Amino acid sequence: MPYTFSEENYLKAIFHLQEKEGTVSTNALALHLSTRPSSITDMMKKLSAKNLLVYKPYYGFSLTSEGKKIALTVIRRHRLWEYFLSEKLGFGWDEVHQVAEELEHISNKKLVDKLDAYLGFPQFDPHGDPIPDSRGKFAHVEHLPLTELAINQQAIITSVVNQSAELLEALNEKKIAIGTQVEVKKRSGFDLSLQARIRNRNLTLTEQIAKNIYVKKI
Amino acid sequence: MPYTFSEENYLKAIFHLQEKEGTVSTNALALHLSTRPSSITDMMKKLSAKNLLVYKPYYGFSLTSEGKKIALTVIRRHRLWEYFLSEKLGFGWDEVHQVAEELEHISNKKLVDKLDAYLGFPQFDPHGDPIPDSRGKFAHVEHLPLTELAINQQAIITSVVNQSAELLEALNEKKIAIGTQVEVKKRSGFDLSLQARIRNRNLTLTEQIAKNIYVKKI
DNA sequence: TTAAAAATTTAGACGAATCTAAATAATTGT
DNA sequence: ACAATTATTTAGATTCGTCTAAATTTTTAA
Repeated sequence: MPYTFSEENYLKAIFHLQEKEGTVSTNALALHLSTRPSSITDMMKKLSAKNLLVYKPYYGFSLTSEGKKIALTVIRRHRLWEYFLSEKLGFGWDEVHQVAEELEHISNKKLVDKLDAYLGFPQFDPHGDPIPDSRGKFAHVEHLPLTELAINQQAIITSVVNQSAELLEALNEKKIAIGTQVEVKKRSGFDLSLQARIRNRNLTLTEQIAKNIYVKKI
Repeated sequence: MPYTFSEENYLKAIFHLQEKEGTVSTNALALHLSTRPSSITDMMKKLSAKNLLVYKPYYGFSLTSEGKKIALTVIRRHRLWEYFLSEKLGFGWDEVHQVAEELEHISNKKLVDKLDAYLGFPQFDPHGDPIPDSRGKFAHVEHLPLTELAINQQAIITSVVNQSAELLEALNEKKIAIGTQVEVKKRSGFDLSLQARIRNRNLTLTEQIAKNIYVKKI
């Protein structure tokens, strides 16, 4: 019942990749975790022996429901701490991810649930990602990448799906945050960059930036 | 510059034993840390190689100023988190120690300093122990064990120097807390237990309990 | 359809932190 | 002062998580 930091990190990473890419390969996971593929194989054996994932050599792996459950509790802790850091301690949204990477491994359930209550049971972390509740359930917001928003359609930014400090700083500079209203005025056929109207000003957003921004039509 | 959880735990334990007993032996440290003496020897070699303590085989060891500095930052983190858990999350004082044992190893300095500011730079943790500031300095309260308080001398409880949940629960039952006013009415010559007047009621305190309670005369 | 490339796994090693059992040093009591 | 006891250290092993290099399997492309 107690899992190591490493095990938790692997489970969390697999969960995220499974969500985003649908499938999880040894190489992709190694890249994501900055380890070597052979380390992945080693850990897959360990986790499958513990029935946290199903692993067939050369054929990939996928979390069992127990594995998913653990991944979700780690993600819950991570996002609750991010919210705490941002809301209570005044950290910037570009800083919280890094610190939460450490805090997320403190597994005391009472701590996490009391923190949740103290924060007022927040539903979303500072990047707009949903925070699972103590049963692992979380709010689902239908949202689409800014790259797919129709021209002249009003929308608000619901989340940014990339925790890199570089991206978040770039967005800070442009005064783009969760909840900011946005409208796409034009999309370039050449480089896929787009002209957006934000806070009554016209901005150019490169495709690389836009595809990390998710919005909800209003 | 980054120390492992283990290294931090050893340094902290040595610091505490050095304070309390003056001297630190391999066996005492092993007992304190619930490890085997041979593990202590191993770690002493490692820490002295890093210049965190001076170690001479068979002659004991003592922290260098760098070792003390690190121990104090760990203690600072521990007590700040204890204060947070008690003050903000509503944990009982008999529960905070355990949880803080995990939180204390998160070493991000900005986190700790922001937490400190958020809490209003508290000077004492829930057990009355002083919290070192970011430079390692802490308030010093002259206090004495309740076992040495003069008869009929009014005093207030300043700290409890034993984090065991059992002791703290016993004190909870008797409604004894930091800040509680106390007066010793009688001391038994037979078992060293004492009759104390607390909150206008007479209580019997065993020597085992009394020696863990520190007070300040008023 | 098969040879080259890419992905994955295996084999063997290493550092960290611990342990047990044996050896050695220090202390104590007579 | 020295034998017995106690404290400490050494030797050697184990588990965890990682690595490199080599082997193997799968995929791809000519």
